[in-house]
Amino acid sequence: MNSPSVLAATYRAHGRKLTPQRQLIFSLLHDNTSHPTAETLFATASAKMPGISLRTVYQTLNELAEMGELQAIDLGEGATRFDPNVDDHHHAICNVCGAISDVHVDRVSSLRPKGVDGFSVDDVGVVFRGICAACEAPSKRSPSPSVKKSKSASTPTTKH
Amino acid sequence: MNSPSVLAATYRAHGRKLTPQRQLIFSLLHDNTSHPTAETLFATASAKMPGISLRTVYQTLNELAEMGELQAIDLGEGATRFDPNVDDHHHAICNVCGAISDVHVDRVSSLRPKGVDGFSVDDVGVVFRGICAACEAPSKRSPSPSVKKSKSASTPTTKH
DNA sequence: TGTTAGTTCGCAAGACTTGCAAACTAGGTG
DNA sequence: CACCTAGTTTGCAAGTCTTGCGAACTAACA
Repeated sequence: MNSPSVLAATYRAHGRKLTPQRQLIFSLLHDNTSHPTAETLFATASAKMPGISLRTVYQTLNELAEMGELQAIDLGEGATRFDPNVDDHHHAICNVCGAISDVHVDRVSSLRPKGVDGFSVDDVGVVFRGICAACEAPSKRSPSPSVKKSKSASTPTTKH
Repeated sequence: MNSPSVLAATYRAHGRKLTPQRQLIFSLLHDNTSHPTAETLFATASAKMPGISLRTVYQTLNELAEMGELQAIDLGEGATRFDPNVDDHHHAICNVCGAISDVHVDRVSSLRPKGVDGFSVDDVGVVFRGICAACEAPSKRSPSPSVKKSKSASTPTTKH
């Protein structure tokens, strides 16, 4: 995702206004690698701007996604997650803590779907599921509730 | 997914009863490659057994998924889709008609996530998005509504 | 045939999003 | 700098998908 200042220009170029709410959301997303949900972002935004509406957060996220500044990803856990990283990348999800990490994968473009004739591929997405280093280590930090299709799961924290 | 008769045995082995509703659902899923949603399956089931409850369809699908006889897949279009094919495979989704096809992909197991240290991979999923052969051909069949995050999208039909 | 643990069913409720209409404001104008 | 207006923000209602719950029902076994 572009920097807040660039986004400001982009917004104006699109005939959109630069409101304090939007600016706040831009800044909260910048360099954010936690793959937040709208709700999570709303919580953070509320702390800095009491009164901001969840509706506005949803709206702004959708706008950004529409403009290609943000990637909306749905891992089937109920809520959509937003990723400011729009570079070509994939995801690794920890089955224990639910953390989602951006990862790069080699040779993805050479993968071909076998079993469908004449399917022209536009995009390929790879998702790794497993256990992250932090949860692998049988020591510190409670392995919080196993991540399931459970709605309202614990807020995943992208650890390194 | 196993055949209805095998499932019957599996159910009994799990201390579960073999009801007509379950048997119907088993048969509707057998060799079904349309990746139906619970709602879609409910519609089909209702035709053969008026009165069957959507609640029961959901319940049975969840049981089957729990027992590993069925794979629940969520492509972020609102409803979960169920895939009786539990072999190692991936999916190709048409951006035009929404059809989901099972596909095989070579060398998937050799893919490695770069950017996360110590992440132990349990499972790798690949999703291809593009245009299927039928929609590619600029001729027959209406390219129905472009598939978006739209809830209640047209019922995808896996064409060949 | 009787018993009972496991099921079905319908409805209410919960989670996540979006539609809507009224009140508000960023940004350009004179 | 006050004024205007198209674009925004908000809160709430509503919509979609799925699950919890309790009452009525039934498969499976003695």
